[in-house]
Amino acid sequence: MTSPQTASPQTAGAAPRTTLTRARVLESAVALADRDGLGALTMRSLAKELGIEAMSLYHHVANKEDLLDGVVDLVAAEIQDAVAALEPLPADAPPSAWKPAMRRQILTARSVLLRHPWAPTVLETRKSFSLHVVRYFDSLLALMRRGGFSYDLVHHAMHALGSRALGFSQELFEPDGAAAGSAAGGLPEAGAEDETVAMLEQMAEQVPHLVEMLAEVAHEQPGSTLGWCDDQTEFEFGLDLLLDGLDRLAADGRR
Amino acid sequence: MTSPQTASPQTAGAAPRTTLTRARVLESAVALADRDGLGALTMRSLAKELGIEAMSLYHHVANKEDLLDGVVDLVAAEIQDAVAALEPLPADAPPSAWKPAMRRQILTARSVLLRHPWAPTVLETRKSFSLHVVRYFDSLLALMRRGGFSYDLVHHAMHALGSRALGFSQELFEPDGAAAGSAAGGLPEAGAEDETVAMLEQMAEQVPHLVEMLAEVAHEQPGSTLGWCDDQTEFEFGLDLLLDGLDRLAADGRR
DNA sequence: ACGTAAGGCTTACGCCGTAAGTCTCCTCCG
DNA sequence: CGGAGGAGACTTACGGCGTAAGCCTTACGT
Repeated sequence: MTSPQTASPQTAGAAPRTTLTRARVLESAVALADRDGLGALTMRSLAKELGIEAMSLYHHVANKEDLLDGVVDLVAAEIQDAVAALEPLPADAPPSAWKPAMRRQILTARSVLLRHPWAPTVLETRKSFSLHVVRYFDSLLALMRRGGFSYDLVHHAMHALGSRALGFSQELFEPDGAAAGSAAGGLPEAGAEDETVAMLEQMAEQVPHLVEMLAEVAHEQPGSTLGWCDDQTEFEFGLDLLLDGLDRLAADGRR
Repeated sequence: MTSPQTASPQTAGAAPRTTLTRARVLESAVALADRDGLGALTMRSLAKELGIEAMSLYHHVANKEDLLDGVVDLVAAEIQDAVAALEPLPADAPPSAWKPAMRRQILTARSVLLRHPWAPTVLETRKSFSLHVVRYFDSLLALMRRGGFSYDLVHHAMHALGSRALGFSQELFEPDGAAAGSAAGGLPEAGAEDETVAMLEQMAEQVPHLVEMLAEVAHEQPGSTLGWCDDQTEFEFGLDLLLDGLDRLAADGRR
């Protein structure tokens, strides 16, 4: 793997070291977190794991946030691989096939996350989604579209499922914080959100359904550019979905 | 509020300072987190807020974890107060009244949490629930029981609602981590879990439904003392509840 | 009146992330 | 083939964190 094979005996002539790449750093970080927990993942301990000094890591990651971004992306890629290995829906499947297919994808994602129990926590703290995560979401949207969902319903559905869609049960879309913070505003504000928009548009072909949904949902709500949805409405939608379902089960019991 | 009213002029004769109590420390911590965010809540900054030195805080809280425990408890108490202010269910309400009543409680809890956006994050990291949180849960259980739920269904329901029951959308019961860790075991193991059991039994009269539910659910699952439930089963239960509900909505659209 | 302990303060330690600077090769170009 | 340049390691150091350990004052109970 070294560029030429002159392994550079160095002073003492230790192993070639394979020169260390960002990929190797991220893989080590995942392994370390898997083994010793998220708390054990520090720049110093990761460096020790790799046999280098802490500061050397900064040649491959910008800072710790970037490291965590990369680590999440790696796990998301693992999920995507697992999902891609499933049999695809046959082209002539009926609309109702969306449900078992989606169930399978979500449980597959979950099986991967069970190997990285710390990942949800990290995922939650990211400011923007990794490409792999977004693509995975897009595949779920595609399934719902085939089930005959309007984009509006798809949108509510993603909120209701929340992070369950990724195989665990924490909320990905920020719980309340940021939305509450910018609730007063409403217009562009030219901040990091614009970058998000630009990024999304740029990967339009990679995540067609997502982009289309955003376009549709965005312009039917007057005040919101990407703020982006009414958290209260979404919360109540998901809540009612659950309460209604539970009530049905309870009513069966009462009968 | 000082024991006698001799306000102790001290050396320079500043304000009486009301002597500082655990309650005042916790209230300040909540205020600080509300104002500057969770990241700004450090022992040093909290001390500065109170006009004392960091180490002095340790006379009122055991350590930072204990501080956070207390802060969560304070927020939970605020939720309980808000819920208690709602009109109680009339004694002759029909079973079906559980649903709107529960909805109201949950949305009330949410309205409190919107004032403390950092609280869910902290709540999630607690090792055990505060008394106020547990009592709030018990009140939800009580409503479901009046709706004719079996304890088994109540149990599934709490998992499915997850932290939505507290007004936000993150999972309270640990996502996967601890359960996966002790999956191999199964029997008592005489660790912190025993303390939890003892504590729960001790407050049996404060949270009757919860205790009863635990008793019932526990002995019908062979391998688990308080490990405590099959996460996979609960995950699938909640997932199916949502998928079924969504499918119903989508089918309406298709029609 | 005095012992005592509650509740402040000071100092110091070992972690953390990371800014800044240095040294040592490898690679590429003339 | 020789020297420039840069990539990628290392060293040192800083400020912030939680908190262990110890000191000093003050107020209260006896």
